[in-house]
Amino acid sequence: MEKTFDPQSVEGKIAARWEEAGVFRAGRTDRANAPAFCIVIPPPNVTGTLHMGHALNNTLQDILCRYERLRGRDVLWQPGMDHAGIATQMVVERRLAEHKEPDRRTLGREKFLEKVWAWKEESGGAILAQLKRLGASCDWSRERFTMDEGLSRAVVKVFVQLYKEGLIYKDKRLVNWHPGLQTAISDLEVAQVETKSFLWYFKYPVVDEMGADTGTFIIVATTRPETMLGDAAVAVHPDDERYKDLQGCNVRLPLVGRIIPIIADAYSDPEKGTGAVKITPAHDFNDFEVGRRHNLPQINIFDAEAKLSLQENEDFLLGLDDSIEAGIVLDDFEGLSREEARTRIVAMMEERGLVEKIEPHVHMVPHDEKSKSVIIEPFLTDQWYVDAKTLARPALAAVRDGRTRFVPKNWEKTYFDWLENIQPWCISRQLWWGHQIPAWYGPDGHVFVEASETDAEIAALAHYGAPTSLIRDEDVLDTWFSSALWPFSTLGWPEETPELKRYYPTNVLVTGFDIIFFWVARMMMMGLHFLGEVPFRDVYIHALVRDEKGAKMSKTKGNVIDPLNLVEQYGADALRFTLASMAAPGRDIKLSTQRVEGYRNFMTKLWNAARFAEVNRCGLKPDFDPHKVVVTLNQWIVAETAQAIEAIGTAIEIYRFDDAANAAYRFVWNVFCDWYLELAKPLLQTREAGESAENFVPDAAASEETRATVAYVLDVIVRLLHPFMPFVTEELFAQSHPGELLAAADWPRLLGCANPQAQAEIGFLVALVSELRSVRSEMNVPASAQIPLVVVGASQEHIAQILHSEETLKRLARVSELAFTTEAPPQSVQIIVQQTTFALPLAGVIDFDVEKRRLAKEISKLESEAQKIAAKLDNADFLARAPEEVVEENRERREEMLAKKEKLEAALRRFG
RNA sequence: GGGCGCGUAGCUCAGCGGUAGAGCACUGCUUUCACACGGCAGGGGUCACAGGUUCAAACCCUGUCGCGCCCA
Repeated sequence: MEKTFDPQSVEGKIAARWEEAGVFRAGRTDRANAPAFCIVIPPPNVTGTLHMGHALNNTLQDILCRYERLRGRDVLWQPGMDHAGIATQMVVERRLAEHKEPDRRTLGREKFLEKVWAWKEESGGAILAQLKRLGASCDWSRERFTMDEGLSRAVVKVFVQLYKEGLIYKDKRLVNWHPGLQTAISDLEVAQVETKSFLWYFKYPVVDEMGADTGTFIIVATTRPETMLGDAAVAVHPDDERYKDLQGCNVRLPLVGRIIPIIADAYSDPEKGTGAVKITPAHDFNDFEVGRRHNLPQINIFDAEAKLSLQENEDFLLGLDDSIEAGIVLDDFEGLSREEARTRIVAMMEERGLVEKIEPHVHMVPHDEKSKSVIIEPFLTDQWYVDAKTLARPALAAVRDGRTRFVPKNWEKTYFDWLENIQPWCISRQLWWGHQIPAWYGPDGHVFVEASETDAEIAALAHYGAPTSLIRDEDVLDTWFSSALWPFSTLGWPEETPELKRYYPTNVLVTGFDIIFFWVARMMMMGLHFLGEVPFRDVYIHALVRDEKGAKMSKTKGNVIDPLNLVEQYGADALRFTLASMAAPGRDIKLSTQRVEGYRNFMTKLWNAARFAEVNRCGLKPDFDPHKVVVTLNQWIVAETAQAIEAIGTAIEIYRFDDAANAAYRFVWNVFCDWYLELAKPLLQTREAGESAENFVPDAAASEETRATVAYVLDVIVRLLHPFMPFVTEELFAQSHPGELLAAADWPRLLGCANPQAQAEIGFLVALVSELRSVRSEMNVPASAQIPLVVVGASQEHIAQILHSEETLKRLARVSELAFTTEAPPQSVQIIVQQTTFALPLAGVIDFDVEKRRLAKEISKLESEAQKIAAKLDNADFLARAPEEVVEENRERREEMLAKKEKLEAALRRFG
């Protein structure tokens, strides 16, 4: 074996072996009767590349899947991607521009979609290859894409059914409009960005019933002067005494000339601005509601690019007289951007003396979530909506009554809050890439929602009584509409497939909290509605991987660490282990490469333990029974191994990946390597030619058993670590099981191996060696010096144990010879281990003043500890109220400390 | 403004009623035949602060300060 494991050269080969053997395939015939375990991957974007969040997310899923596969379950980890409507369309449009090809509109819909598919085949889905490099054990043969035929069928069926159930409808409402892309976007794709701006105070002239100026003004404060062209009212709070008299009066909207009312509505906040606020129902979500309450007109002053559009704008022109001002506005403002319009309007208002004041003001402005550069415009359009409120009810109930469980539990609060306040879900997008809405319109605008054009024509025939030509709705559906079906559409729904039957509901969805709204809630709604059953039993919410300041990693911020760089540098196993060990619930991960390096070292440690086993010819024995080992050391490690198996398995099952990883780490390094292998060395050692046989060659049976035990425990370790470090463990497994694959092997089982006696004996030995090393170091005994050890007045048990491990003790503590007495030799350094005194006769070697100081320090430490305990034990309340075992424990500790202290004091006295 | 969470060793973080922990970094010793990506030993903490509950608080409660995230 090489001195270190080289991930670079091995990972690819191992991945290929997994792939060839098809070990990740669900539905293995030998597991037909095994319980199923299923996870659907949260589908990454087809445009996406692997970032740290994916690395964490998929590492955790892979740990679960590999663990359950080893445990014998029939595992389906369903991979795939979503089509990312907006992102993909943008990518392809950008590429067309870069290659100086005709743009989308010139190409036309059909040709453009061909380009998108071509792009998808060629460069889409890079992320899946990257997941494979991480070792993700998905069933790659079942890869799905939201635009696949089957999944598209599911989308159509869901749309049609929800429409017929009245849960999908068309409505004219305000949406978040992206003027650049000219499409509606979800409110989840809008980021409110704090922006420094101004509050403009405009004077609106109050008019009488005849429309003549009264000479008074009402002053409104606004953050968006340009929308005043679409004002439909001025609102004041009903209880606001300042404006009591003006309620019900009208004002003449400056520049436009429209007569609009002063209305009373509690939306107006008397504390803000002047307490009077202009109402623009077509360009503000709150104003929209106010407008509905007061039956105000909705005057949309922008076009799809958010440029002023007033000429031929019926809503705007309605009721306007031919005032000169309106004429200027109509002609000069046409086509102005929002920013230009703002400047012009403020200037015109100032010219007319209608600006009271302008104050600096910080407020939130809606931006597009991805680029954070485009300002989103609330825009009045016809769109398709899902009645999310109705679908949310069962989704809420399912979590409330525990059919689906959040881990950690507190995330359910986020889920509840969102679903309880859910708004109608706008699902139509003015894009071409996506599932085109299955709705057809007749000449009179009557809509037919059917699964196919033929069905729509049949419906039209019935409706009109004659064949009628129909036009299909051009819009496509929100990508999340299809992602919401993912847990069952990928399993073949709407067909009643065996997979659907076997794997739905899935066991767990693993995702980040930022996705609770996007996926979890919507998958819950759709799963419950269409299958009558939750899509997953557990929702494990993991941390976000952040940068060192705790900010989200993002491309625009440039603070991303590329996981693949780390994979190249340290290996996929090291990265995976790092992420797992840091996946503690409730805290975000701040990743440091040092940590990854540390786990790379761990991998090397494991590798070298295996190398040690190889050098010492520790081969697996087929008939080896860990329950039957007779050497104490072996009994001990078997007991420890059983504990480790238990601890790691349990931790994975309760999603404590950090505990599982850390338990494995400690067991391998601090138990197996640091102690077991070191203690086993004398037992493994064979006599070199010419070397004295005396005391040195262990008996052959013990040696044989130890070899077998080393091999056995190492084999267990490799299995235990496999979910975390699949590559290095697979490579090590290949050495002991040629031709087999660890990924398809079994999780270790080891029960009934507790051995208190062996654990006590090895515990004593470990404590003794540690103490001896410690005192040697403190006394500056040269590391290479072999010194005699005198055991003073030990119990029969301790004497037996010491003799039992004599060689080991000599080796690990560098002891030259052992002696047993009842009296400590003069001029010796003394330590107390489990009530037995050990003396190192070091006269002439060490400085006794140092020893005296050491003893004094130790004594005073014991004294203060003992005092603390004494204070407790002297407290009547403590004795009366603390549990008996706690009291007893403290008594014992005090006794031990006092006894030890006495012995040390005796040792100190001997130095005079 | 509402919600969630965090302040524990120089750094990154576990622990969440009963003897303060890990990894990394640091210091000393160590190239002894698995591993220097190693071994051995060691230093380092009024567990943010102030009250309270309790026989007992890093841990539970209240408040304060600081920090982060989500939603408005």
